Amino acid sequence: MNSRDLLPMGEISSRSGFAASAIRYYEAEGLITAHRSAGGQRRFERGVLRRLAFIRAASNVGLTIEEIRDELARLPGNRTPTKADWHRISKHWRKRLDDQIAALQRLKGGLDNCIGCGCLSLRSCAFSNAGDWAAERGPGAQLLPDTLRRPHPVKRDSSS
Amino acid sequence: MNSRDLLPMGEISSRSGFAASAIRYYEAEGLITAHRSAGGQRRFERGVLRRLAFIRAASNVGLTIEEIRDELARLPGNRTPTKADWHRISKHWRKRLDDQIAALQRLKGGLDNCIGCGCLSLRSCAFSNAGDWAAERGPGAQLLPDTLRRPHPVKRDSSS
DNA sequence: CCTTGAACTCAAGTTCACTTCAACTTGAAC
DNA sequence: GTTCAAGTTGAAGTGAACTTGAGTTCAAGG
Repeated sequence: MNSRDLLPMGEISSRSGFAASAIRYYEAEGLITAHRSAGGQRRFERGVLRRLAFIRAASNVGLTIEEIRDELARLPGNRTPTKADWHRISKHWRKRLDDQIAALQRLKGGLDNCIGCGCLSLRSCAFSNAGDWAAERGPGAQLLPDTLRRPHPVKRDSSS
Repeated sequence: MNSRDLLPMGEISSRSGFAASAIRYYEAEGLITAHRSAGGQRRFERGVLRRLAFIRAASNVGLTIEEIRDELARLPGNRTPTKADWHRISKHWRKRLDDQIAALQRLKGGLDNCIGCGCLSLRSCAFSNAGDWAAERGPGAQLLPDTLRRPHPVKRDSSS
C-alpha cells in the first residue's frame, strides 16, 4: 500500500461516476473508507472503486443505504466479493426484482379488470378498495410493496 | 344537496381509509373540495369518496399528486369518470405500469448476465458501469426510470 | 350546562439520499 | 514564491407526501 497507489477524490469521483459529495456521504455512512494525506485530504485505495460499483448496482436494484451497508458488512473481512459471494447476493437481488415485477403485474391485472367494469367503486372494485384484499397499509399506495413506493428527487445533471 | 347528505371528516376518513390529515392535505392541494358547517368544520359530498378511491388507485400506479390533480382536472366539469374517461385513463396507466415492468426486467436481465461473469467490474460490467449504456443520470440509480426511483417513508400504522 | 370526542389551524417535523453553500486549506505546477 | 484548481468542513437545503403537535373550538349526548 504505497502512497502512489492511493487515489485522490477527483479521480475516484470521475472514475466511479459519483459526485464527490456522494462519496463523502458514503464514507460518513460507513460504506467505504479512506486514508488521509498529511494535509487531511482523502486518499482512496483502488478497491474503493469496486465497492462503489457494487453500491451503484445495489442502488439500481433499489436497496437503501442501510441495506447496502449490511450487505457489504456481510462480506467477510471487507473483501471484494468472490464469485460465490456475488452469486448469493445476486440471487437475493433477483428475488427482489421478481417481487417488484410481480407486484406491478398484479396491479396491472387489477387495472385490466377495471377497464371492463368501469366501476372504481369503493364497495366492489378491488383496485381502489381500501378495506378489501389490499387492506391496512399506508395512505396512498396499498397494492405496492414497500420497495416500490414513490421515488425521491435525485437532482438531474446540471451538465447538458 | 341537503345537509343530511354531507359527511363529516371522521366518516370520510374511515370509509376511504385515508387519515384525516391526508384528506386535509388533498383538499389543500385541490384534489377534493369540501363545504363547511356553521362552526367551520368540513362537510363532504358523497362523491368525494369516489374521488378518494380514484386518488388511491392513481397513487398505487405511482402518479404524483400533481399528476393526479391534472388527471382529475381533465375530467370535464369535475364529474365522476364515465366509462369512456376511465377507459382512456386506464390505458394511460397501463402503459406506465408496462414501462415500469420493462425497466425492472431489463435490470434483471443485466443481473442474470452478471451472475455468469461474477465481474462487477467498472470497465466491463454494464450492470454497474456508470459511463456505459446506462449513462449520465443521477447518482445512484442509473438503469431505473424516474418512476421507479426510491420510495419515501409513509409511516406505518400506529394501530395494530 | 357540562363533558367528551371529533375537528380545526398553522407551523414544524419526518424520511432518504444526497447537494449546496460559505469559508477556508492543500498541494502540484510554474 | 505565487497561483489556483481541487479539496476540506459543518450546517443547511431539497423534494414528495404526508404526519405530528400545540393550542383551540365544535357538536352531540346526558
